[in-house]
Amino acid sequence: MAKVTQQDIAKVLGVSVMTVSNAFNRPDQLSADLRERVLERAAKMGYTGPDAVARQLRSGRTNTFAVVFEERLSYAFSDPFSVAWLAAFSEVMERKRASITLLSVPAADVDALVAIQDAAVDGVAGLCGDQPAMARARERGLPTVYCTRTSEPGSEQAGDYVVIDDYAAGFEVGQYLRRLGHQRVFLLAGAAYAGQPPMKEYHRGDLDTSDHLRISGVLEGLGGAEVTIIPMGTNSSTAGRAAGVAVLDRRDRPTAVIAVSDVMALGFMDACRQRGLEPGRDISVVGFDDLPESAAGGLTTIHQPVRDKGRLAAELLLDPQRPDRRIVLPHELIVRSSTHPVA
Amino acid sequence: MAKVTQQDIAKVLGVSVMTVSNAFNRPDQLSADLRERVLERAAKMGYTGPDAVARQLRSGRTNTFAVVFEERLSYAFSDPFSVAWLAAFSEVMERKRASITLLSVPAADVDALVAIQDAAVDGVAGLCGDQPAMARARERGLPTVYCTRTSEPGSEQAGDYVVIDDYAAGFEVGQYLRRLGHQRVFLLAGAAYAGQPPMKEYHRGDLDTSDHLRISGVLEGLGGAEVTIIPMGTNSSTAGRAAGVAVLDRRDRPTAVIAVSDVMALGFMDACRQRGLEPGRDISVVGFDDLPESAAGGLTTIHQPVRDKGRLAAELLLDPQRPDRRIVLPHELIVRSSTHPVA
DNA sequence: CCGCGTCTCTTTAACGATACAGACGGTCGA
DNA sequence: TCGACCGTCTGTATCGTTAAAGAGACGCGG
Repeated sequence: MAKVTQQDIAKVLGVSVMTVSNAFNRPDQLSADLRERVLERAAKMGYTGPDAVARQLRSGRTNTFAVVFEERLSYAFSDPFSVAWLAAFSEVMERKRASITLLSVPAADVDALVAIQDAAVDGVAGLCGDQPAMARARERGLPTVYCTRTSEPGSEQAGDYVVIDDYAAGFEVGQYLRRLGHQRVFLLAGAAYAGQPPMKEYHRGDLDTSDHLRISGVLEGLGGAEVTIIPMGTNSSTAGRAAGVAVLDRRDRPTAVIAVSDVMALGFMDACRQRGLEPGRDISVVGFDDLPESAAGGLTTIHQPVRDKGRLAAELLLDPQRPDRRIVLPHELIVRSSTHPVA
Repeated sequence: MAKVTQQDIAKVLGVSVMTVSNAFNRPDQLSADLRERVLERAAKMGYTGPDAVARQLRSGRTNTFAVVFEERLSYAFSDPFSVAWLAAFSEVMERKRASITLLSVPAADVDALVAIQDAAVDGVAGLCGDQPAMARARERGLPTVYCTRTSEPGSEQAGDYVVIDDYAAGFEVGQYLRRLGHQRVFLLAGAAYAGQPPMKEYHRGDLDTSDHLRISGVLEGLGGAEVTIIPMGTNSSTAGRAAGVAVLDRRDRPTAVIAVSDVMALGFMDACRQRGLEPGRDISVVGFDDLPESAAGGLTTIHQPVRDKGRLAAELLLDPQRPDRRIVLPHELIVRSSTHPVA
């Protein structure tokens, strides 16, 4: 059987198509009696209600928003930071009866950009930075919001954002460790830098801007301390554990280690304990993000308001009139037991 | 500026609209030269590529699939079982360049069913059972796949599914504990039963079918043992911990506790340890699902192939021709250290 | 020189709905 | 009694695209 349309119903009942449409969407536009007849007839004919796509085309709105990820979607569900953001984002969307489309657009995969092209959405958000997918979305005329600082602050930004001041956060971490007397610090750097050796001199390479800002801030805050940067291929607790191997068995073991994210820092702490080293006594460890598990693990870290990021991103998309569309949220250094002064 | 359409470009170039469309979608249908001109002109005029919605309407496919949840979306991201399923599901979708729309349709909220109506998707899947949202989707003519047994096995099922035999799984658990000599067993039951007192006699109430089947199986497998059912309002580790209070301080403390899910069982084990009771020595604990963390925690449980569930659900949606659309996957009792014979 | 296939491009007709501007009869105040 | 207004319903024009079939030109083999 072919699909039943409003037109079919109209023809059978001898009314106009518009009346059928109104029966479904605007009850006040026709008599209760006729409306009743239309609905009844529609049910009898097996009409399944207005077609979502047709309605979207005509009305120009989809009531759906895309969330883009730079990684595979399974990463989005496994990274605690990403999950927390997504939860906050979805709570707002849910309340407004809007739905969410998940889009995976790996930076490496140019073809994946068509996913942005083909997405029937009213806007695009991402926990990521202002990646090509965002730019593509803006070219399509869609509002975008990203949540990780990508360009240098002050430089001209194209889309809306909700970020923190990663440089200042890094600076606070560096300064804090310097005050504790740390002179030899290792820095576990994020997802770029595949397979490179440790560096004594910082060069940015392909690093994400937010990581770059954190690192620059840390270096500045540390002043003249001796810093070695360990490039990790990926941002995960596995990478953090692997870093244990690269760092803990060295003769010139650092007195403090900073990871650009908590997942890495927590993995690194695992590695420490496996070797009988207690973070906060034998070595200091600092992270960024402040995940729920970081509190339990006693990790000193930069708290970042991830739920606010998610919530505000959703609100910006839902309300295009809202002023203040470029938001820098406050962060905070949370000192816990994983750091200690140098003896 | 108003939106630029293929029609506008066609008019300017003096070609037909179809030619413009073909320039974007079917390069072999026009000369390379003309195609070049069209694309160039389009770019110059600020054309953003074919409109996703219009294309969907015309072609009748959206290349998007909905995932429905009975709970708030934030639950979907926080429950490990749900996350694992989603990851597997999304991997398949991603590979086929299809996208995923998340829909929250709480059973309580009747209005939320319109979300199904308004979703522009080619099919609907869910980790949940065959809830009203699924039925609604089928009324719309959409294929559906659910992954938690809802109707009794053998009864007529309307939609496709990928499930396990929850009754048999429960039976194995019961039988196993009986062999270990357990005579007094408490059963932590799932998300229905809000605020009810423990029961000596099992009555099903509003329980999900899969939980019902598990419990029936357990009871059968346990034979004549004394069983008390503790209704938990929700399925979470918090609920499991709360159960500790309800169970561990009683005079007639059971020798074994079965939870209908691992999250609850793990929470309960926490509560045990907080009271100085070691699971597998002082009390036996069994769960269902076999989460990654269950292995680490030493929890005896029923392994259920959650990734296969997700993967197959996606494959069924993507390939409507595939035979065998009602799948019962194997499960397995995994014995770990949380269970022991009665002294 | 004719017929036929090929390459390009055009024409026509949807896809299924809603916005917008009437039309028509009846009521009501002046 | 007249015009304004209201409640109902209709007709038409899109929304932006693509499917399907057709039309003209050109080359090529017979």
